[in-house]
Amino acid sequence: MSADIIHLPAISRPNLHEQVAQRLREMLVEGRIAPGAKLNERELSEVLKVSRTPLREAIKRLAAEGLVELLPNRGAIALELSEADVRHTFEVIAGLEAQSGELAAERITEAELAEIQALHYEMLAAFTRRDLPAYYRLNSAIHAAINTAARNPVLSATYRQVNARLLALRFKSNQDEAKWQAAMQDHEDMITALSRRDPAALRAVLLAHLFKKRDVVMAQLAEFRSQPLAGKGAQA
Amino acid sequence: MSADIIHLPAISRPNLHEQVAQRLREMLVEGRIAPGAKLNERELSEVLKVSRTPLREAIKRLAAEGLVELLPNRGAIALELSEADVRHTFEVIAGLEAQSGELAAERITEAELAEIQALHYEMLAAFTRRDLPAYYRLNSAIHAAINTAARNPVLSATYRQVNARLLALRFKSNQDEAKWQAAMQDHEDMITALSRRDPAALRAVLLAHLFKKRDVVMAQLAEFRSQPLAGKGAQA
DNA sequence: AATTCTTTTTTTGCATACAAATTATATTGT
DNA sequence: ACAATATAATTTGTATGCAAAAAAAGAATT
Repeated sequence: MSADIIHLPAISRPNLHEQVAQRLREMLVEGRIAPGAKLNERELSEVLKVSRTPLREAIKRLAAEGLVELLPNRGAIALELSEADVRHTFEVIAGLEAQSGELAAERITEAELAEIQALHYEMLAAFTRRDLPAYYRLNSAIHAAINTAARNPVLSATYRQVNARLLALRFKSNQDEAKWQAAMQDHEDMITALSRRDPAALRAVLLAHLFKKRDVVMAQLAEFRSQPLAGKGAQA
Repeated sequence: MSADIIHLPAISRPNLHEQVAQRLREMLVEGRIAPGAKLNERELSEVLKVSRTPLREAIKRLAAEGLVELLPNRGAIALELSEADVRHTFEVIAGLEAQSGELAAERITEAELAEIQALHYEMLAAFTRRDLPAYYRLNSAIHAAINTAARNPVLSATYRQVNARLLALRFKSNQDEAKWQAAMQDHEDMITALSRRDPAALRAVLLAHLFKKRDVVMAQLAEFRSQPLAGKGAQA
């Protein structure tokens, strides 16, 4: 009678090391642990109220994800991206996103397309109000939706992992009006290419879009780094 | 076994957990731990002669790399790829390799090109002798050389990580004479595109090449899996 | 005999303890 | 005062121990 035993992945009540990894990711992205800062195990274990064992396991995970660097016998430091690193990472991100777009253009359903359209209109609203936080949220949602429409979990996971390294930069770009408008136009072109199911066109739009974004980020980064208002160091 | 020249300031005397991770990777790739098999911590710690602490840290790392899957309160199992997984993974690999090729065509030096040419001739020799191991070694070396010529460490690392998941399949493909010849022709075309510094051409060749390889691997996989000669389970 | 419930055993998860290495501080000599 | 060296303190790395969960084995009921 039991018949089909569906072996659910089981509601993931995450283990401690899993939760710790998640918390550390947040701290890294939010800048609570600054790039280059040391991850002191005793300190962190006190803050997070766990022993060093699960903490260390979490750190090893983050190292594999490229969010921290492991120095033998000297612990871990938060990832610090050089300009070259940022450039290289954007190059990979662009390739992954372009591929996502290609696949999405081939595989997207009408419903998914409609939802992306809707998100796009919301984004237009945010743009009109110059509501930057909403714009970022919707931008992110649209790219995620394209990723989903590509129907390749390996691609999505790879994208997420590489992109995570950039999140700690916390770039607040597109404050330049002209660039922001250009970005909106890019998004318009994306929708067009998607609705036409034109992989090559979407690929081209996404590549161009990402390279513009890269330039904006790197320019901001260079500017920011030239003024040493707040240097290294992190508080816990 | 080509040298990964790591230019670290400190000589990497890897920590125990690092060594353990490397050993586990080998065991997974070599099939000494079969796909789907459980990684028993006590057992492995006895075999590797380390305590469970560094072993567990290594396993967490492999989980982030996608080589093992973590089941809450039930430990880890070796990655088991469904046909869809293999398809998705090849899709990503193809994209990454195509991008590598594009960049390499733009950035390769004369010396690097000459070296790849040399490797290609060696591979022709191996093909003529039908020396499959040598062929694989050289094939791998050529793709690695293209990767290096792309001058993007993030891309290389991403490629390695995703590709590692496929290594455990241990496909012995190209036993089909016609397919093997086609692969050789592809390589010929790669060299041509590279020497012409033609990114689009190299991209196209690599995409086609990878998709052929995917088809071969998936056909072999389907065949292999239809005969349950040796099922699950692993010995340590 | 099969199924459910108990009990036992095994295994994972986490915390603590100790050793080795690194970093900081103090001391000595010039 | 400064450099070099020795000593102490901190921090990382590994092993061990204990608790909780899961798996296995056994007993009881239908």
